[in-house]
Amino acid sequence: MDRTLSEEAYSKHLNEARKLLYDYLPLTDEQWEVFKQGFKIRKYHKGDFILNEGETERFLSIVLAGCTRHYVMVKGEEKSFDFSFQHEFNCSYSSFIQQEPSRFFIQALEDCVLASIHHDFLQQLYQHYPESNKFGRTAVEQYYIWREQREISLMTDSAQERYLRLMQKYPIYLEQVPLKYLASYLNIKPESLSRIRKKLFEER
Amino acid sequence: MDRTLSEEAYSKHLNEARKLLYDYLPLTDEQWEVFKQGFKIRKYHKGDFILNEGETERFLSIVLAGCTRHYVMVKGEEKSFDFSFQHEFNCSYSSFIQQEPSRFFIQALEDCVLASIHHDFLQQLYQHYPESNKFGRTAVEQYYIWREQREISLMTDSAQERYLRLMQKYPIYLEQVPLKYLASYLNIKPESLSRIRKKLFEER
DNA sequence: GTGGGAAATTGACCTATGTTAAGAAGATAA
DNA sequence: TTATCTTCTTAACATAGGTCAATTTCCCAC
Repeated sequence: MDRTLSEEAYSKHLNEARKLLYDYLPLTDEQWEVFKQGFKIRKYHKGDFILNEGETERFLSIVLAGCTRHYVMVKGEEKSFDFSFQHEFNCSYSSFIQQEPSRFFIQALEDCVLASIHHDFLQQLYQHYPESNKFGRTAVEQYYIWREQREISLMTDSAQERYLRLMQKYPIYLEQVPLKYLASYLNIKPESLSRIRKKLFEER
Repeated sequence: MDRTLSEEAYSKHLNEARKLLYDYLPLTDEQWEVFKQGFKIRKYHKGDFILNEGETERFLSIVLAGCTRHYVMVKGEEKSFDFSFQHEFNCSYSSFIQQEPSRFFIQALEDCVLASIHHDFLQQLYQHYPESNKFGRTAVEQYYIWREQREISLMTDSAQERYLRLMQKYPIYLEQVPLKYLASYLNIKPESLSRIRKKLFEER
């Protein structure tokens, strides 16, 4: 992790984070002065592990630059569970919520800059400023909806449908995620994804 | 819906709800007097629809008695997504959170008694008593964790493993849920569940 | 209790995706 | 630039689970 940021760069990152948070948590300048104490800017290189399985997630982060991959290791195989792209949250939520060891690895798919709030800071915030619970509530709510949609898709769509739907609604996945991870995210093998892509290509 | 409850029975139900909520929201007697205004006791018969697809979920409920099934209708087929058993929450969460039409049907698997808080009441509560956001936050957090586990299971376990794990951890499913719904919940056809059960039976 | 309809089981066959293995295409480092 | 390693593709074959159809078993209403 590179902490050799100039004061100026650091402050710029923080302001960006504030803007991105605004929907969840519109803070006055005064409130922000408190809030920003809890933030930490963290930088990672492509391939770095932001969180390892078994570690407890201490941070709820916003991706200021780059993107990350979340995966579980099951029976010797990596299963991609989620990605966080620029301006999205990045967190091993279950671990963060329960402050228990994470089942997930989180890895930088590209060089990354994260603005991260520490769990304990957030808890203090919840206590001292009860209205900040709204922030935590809304963040989980949004993430919950995302997961529900994905679960329905896993249950009801064929692999090809999942692929098409993802490409159509979120082309960023195809742009930023290597196919082998994408296959895993779609819950199929790379060979199957290749077959699907070939078929779709030939059909048009 | 049967609203012909005696004052006494009604009040008994409400107290039960208060007890069940305690983990999420320990209220003083005084606070409870406010809170309980927002509750409604609702009764359903087996087979009744508690929520229809396309309706907006107005209630976050606690199941005081009975159990419910949540399902989506996709390509003419019912896909069981979740069940709520006694003392658990029952809600079409995404719909409730967003106050948009639900993709889910919720149906009473048995005769049911629900203690339900109205969405608008909860919102007022959030506003007037910011600390009550914690209640909403914790409830979604718990449900989030549940969904995450299930998603991982759908991605990584074979149908047989899903069946075994569910039976072992939550035998209540086998006790209270007809096999055709259970199959759907495990994301397989009833015929496949039969085969799995037969195989397991023969192996022992 | 009994008769009809729904739920569960069984078997034969089918299909989407997994598996294995090989080669082609891309990336990365020296 | 070349050499090497990883990712992606293709093909042949294997398998878990789906489909269809025929019983059997279980409910529940009468």
